[in-house]
Amino acid sequence: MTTTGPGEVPVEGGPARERVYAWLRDGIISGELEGGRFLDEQWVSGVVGVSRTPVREAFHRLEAERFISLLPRKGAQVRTVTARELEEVYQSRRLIEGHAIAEVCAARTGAPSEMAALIEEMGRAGAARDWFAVSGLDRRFHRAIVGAAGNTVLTELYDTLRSRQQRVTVRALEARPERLRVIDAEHRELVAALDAADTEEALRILNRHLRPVSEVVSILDVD
Amino acid sequence: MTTTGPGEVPVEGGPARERVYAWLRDGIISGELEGGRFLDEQWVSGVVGVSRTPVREAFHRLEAERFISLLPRKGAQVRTVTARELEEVYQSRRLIEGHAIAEVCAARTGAPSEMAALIEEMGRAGAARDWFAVSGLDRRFHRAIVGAAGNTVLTELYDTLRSRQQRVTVRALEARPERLRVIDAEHRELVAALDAADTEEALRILNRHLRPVSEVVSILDVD
DNA sequence: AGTGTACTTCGTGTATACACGAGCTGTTTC
DNA sequence: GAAACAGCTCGTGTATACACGAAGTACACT
Repeated sequence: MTTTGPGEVPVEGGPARERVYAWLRDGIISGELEGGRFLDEQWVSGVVGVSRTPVREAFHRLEAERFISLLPRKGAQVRTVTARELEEVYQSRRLIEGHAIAEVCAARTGAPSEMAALIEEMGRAGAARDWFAVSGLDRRFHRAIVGAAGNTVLTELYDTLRSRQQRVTVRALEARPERLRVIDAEHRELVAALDAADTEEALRILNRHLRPVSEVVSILDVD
Repeated sequence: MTTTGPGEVPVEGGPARERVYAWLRDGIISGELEGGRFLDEQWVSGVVGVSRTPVREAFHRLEAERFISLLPRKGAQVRTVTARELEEVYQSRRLIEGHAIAEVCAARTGAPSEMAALIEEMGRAGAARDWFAVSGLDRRFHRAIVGAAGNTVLTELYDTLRSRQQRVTVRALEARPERLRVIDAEHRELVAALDAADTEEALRILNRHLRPVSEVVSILDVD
């Protein structure tokens, strides 16, 4: 093997393009495929054990989800998340999640039961220092809020937003694992405020929760 | 030819997959490829004059943009826009465009100059009864507002939203061409309010402008 | 006549082969 | 010695060939 890539190849059956897609996506999120790196179709097809065709399909899907850039006649490059892009993602999250919170509180349905379970699971994953799992659960937690608003189009939109951010979350947790305690506490506060249908309080908590962008940027010095 | 598809094949040079993508996308937006219809890889490759490979790539891109559904081992089907989805798209638009308007008014930069030009161009396209062009220009007009807020991530998100809606716009214009006068007037009012940095007024106009969802639904009886 | 089964057909899913262009390297020339 | 050009190499872009599975159909059996 010339270069080192993501760990063991998950042989999990299923369509070849799914295997390639999942392998590349997880590799990028976990950081094993670092930003700026060029991905070679032949190399990927050789490592995963499929032909170039499903690799190309995975590339296009990853490009649509902004994980990589496809340069014509040049190849695929893992995108780097810039500080500016991160700031914009957080701003967009505040807009969409804030809207969802207002909707949920207005409907007085309380926080979806799923959220409490996700908090517990996140605690366990955090204890195991499995930051990849933690970031995935955090993503599901926030998606649950947006999903509770009942607008599936907006939920899908929100989801594409998060896939851009997840790898940053993993890095931030690796660098500052102690922040997980704060995140956990804020998640619980948020559920309580949603159950109480207290819009103002829930929005306050959200903005506090999504505030530490500049901190994240300084930790990781992305761009 | 067994079945009828979009009009003449634009031979415009460039990558084969781009040709296929543009041909299919325009066919769907303009309505020549109606919702629910199954698309056959071989048929498309035969009509456009390329092999199946670029057709498959175009299919995947169109699926990511929600123009078609890719059913495993079944093929590609042109998505139908349901009334519920349309309602959700409009709600999402109100959220994002409303945010952008607030930002633009707060920055007091006035409406981007591009918008006035687009209004004029739209008038000309409307006089020519070119509804496809009108819908594209309307899309650019609204994107200009979102773009003026300066959040490129949010702008991209908004754009994927509009591609879902554009074909509905074309149908609505075909059914009620006289509404173009109202749309034109509201666009001018919106620009004026943005130039005056009058947030409240601009939001009022926006909500009026994006209100007639139920009307659109009843005209087209989508689902 | 109705139902079950096997065959055939068709289309996607994957692999492989070919074409083309960009970039690099070695040589040649000023 | 430096720059320009030619040839080569490598990787993407596209085409084609093969594999597999699902659905429809026809025939046989009950």
